[in-house]
Amino acid sequence: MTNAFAALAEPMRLAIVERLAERPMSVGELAARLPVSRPAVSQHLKVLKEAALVRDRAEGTRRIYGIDPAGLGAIRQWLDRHWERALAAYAEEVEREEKK
Amino acid sequence: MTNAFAALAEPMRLAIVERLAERPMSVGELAARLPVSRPAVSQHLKVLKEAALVRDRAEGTRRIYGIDPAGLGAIRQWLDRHWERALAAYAEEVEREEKK
DNA sequence: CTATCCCGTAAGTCAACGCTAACCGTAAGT
DNA sequence: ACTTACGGTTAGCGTTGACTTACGGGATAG
Repeated sequence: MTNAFAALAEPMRLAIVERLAERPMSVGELAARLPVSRPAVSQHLKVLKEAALVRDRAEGTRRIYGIDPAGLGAIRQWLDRHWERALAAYAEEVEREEKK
Repeated sequence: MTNAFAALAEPMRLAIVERLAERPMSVGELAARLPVSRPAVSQHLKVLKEAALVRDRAEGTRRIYGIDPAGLGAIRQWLDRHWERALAAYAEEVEREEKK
């Protein structure tokens, strides 16, 4: 679970994910649209792939990367699992505060 | 946005958030239930507070920490904003793959 | 007013991370 | 076969971040 958050914690990787959410792209195309070198993008994609946030497909010499629903789905599940409880605990806090 | 992800990227901070999602706690109580020193917990709480993931309330000499809905809400909004587009792009990928 | 909790902060150390530069492998085109 | 294009990998550097120990400050009890 922390892998997914750690992957999105890097601004560059978050930018990559947001680009790929629009449409799949090759590594070179991503590097061209971002202020980093191509190897850097490749390394980031490796991390994102290990976190199941992106998928890659071979197309000739190029590799097309796209979003893998598994990663974002895991985050969504984690959120759903803690959202209700957190809101309930927060409501009690507010109520206790207004009792002052 | 990256602040929230970076905050949850640390396993210890994720554990703290999950504990606080159950019920608000003091710093010492958190440190007692986690395998780290109390100053470490305090530092983590500072990061979580800057990411709007926790709130703190003074109660005598103790400070009670609880979940701040703002942080988790921001993550949820980010997810909702990219989830649909990502799924659409993913569906096109799968369709293209089955055309082989 | 003194003593005791409880917590935040500063200093220092050690590991992890992101970036660039250079190299190697693979797939098309001539 | 040679060249070009595209991408993954490694080594090295610089920086960031997490942890412990030690210290300082505010609130409560006696």
